[in-house]
Amino acid sequence: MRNSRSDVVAAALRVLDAQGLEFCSMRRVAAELDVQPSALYHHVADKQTLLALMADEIVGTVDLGSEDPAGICADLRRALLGIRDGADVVATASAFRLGASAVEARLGELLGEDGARTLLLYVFGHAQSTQTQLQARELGVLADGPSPVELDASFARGVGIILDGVRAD
Amino acid sequence: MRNSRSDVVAAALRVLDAQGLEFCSMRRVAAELDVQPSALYHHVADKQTLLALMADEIVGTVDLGSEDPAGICADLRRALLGIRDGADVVATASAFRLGASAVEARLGELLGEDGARTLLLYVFGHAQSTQTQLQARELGVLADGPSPVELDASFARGVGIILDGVRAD
DNA sequence: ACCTGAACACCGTTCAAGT
DNA sequence: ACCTGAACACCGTTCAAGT
Repeated sequence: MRNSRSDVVAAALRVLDAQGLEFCSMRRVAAELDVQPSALYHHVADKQTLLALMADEIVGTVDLGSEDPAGICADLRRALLGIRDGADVVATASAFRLGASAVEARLGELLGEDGARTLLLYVFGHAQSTQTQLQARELGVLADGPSPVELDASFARGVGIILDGVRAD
Repeated sequence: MRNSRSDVVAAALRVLDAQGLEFCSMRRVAAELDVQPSALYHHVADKQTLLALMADEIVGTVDLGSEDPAGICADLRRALLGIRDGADVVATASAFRLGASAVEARLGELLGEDGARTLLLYVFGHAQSTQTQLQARELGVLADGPSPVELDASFARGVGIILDGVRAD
C-alpha cells in the first residue's frame, strides 16, 4: 500500500496552507506526494470531493461539547482562520451539503434552526472577509483597514447582535 | 471604435447568466464578442478586475432611497439572485473592496457599522447558499431541501433576527 | 485605440497499461 | 490496490505586430 485517501487529504492541506487555494491544484497535490496527477483519482472522485474532505478535516477540530453558542462560534472561527484560505474552503464545500455539518446541528439544538443558520452564515462570511483582508495586508496591497484585534472585536459584536436577536424572538 | 469597456462587461454578464461562473472564462467572453482573448486586456487589467466591474453592475440596481433596512436587504437579495451565480460574483469581489460599497454605507447610516456589516455578510451568505441549492435542484443532484418559498421565508427570518439584535444593543 | 496571432505556463480529467 | 504515461480539452496572460 503506497498512499491512502487520508494521505491525499493531508497533502492537500499542506499545499493549501503553503500556497493558498488558488494554487492548490490536483497537480500540485500530486507533486507533494511525488506521484502523477492521475494517481489522485484512485483515492478521490474529483477535486470537489477532495475539497469537501479538506473542509471536514478543518471543521473537525471544533469542540461541540460547549453549551455556549458564542464559544462554539469563536472556536469555529479559530478553525477556519487556522489554515490559509480555510474559510473559503469550508464555506464553499458546506454550501453544497446544506445543513449536513455537526456544528450546524449543535447550534440548532441550542438556538433553533433559524438562529443557527443565521449565525453560521455570519461566521463564514466574517471569517472569509477577515482572511481576505489579512492576506491583502500581507501582500502590501492594502495599507489601511481594521487591525486583527479590531477584526476579533467586530466578530464578537456581530455574534452578540445575532444572539440578542435570537433571544428577542 | 469597436468594443468599449462596458461592451466587455455586458458580454461577460451574458456569459455568466448563460453558462455560470465556472465557465465564464476570458476566452468565452472574448468569443461572445467575436474577438481574440488577448483583445480583452485592452479594456480590463485582468479577470479579477472584470469580475469587480460585473459585481458593480449587479449591485448597481439596488434602491438606496428606502429608510427600511429589511427592504434594502430584500432588494439586494433580488439583485444577487437575478443573475446566475450573482451572489458568488458579488461576495467574492466585495470581499476585496471591504466597505467600499454604497449599500454598506447606506445600511451603516441606518443601523451603525456593526449592524450593517453583520447584515450584509448574512445577505451574501444566504443568497450564495440559496443559489447553490436551487442550482443543485435544477441539475437533479438534490431532491429534498427547502423550497424557494421556504428559502424566502428563512431569509426574512434571518434578517429579522439581526435587526432585532441591532435594536437590542 | 483596438485588435490579431502566436506563444507560455498552466489546469482537471480520462484511460490504457503496468506492478 | 495503486500507480505511470500520454493524451484531451481547456485555462489566464503577455507581447509583438497589424490597422
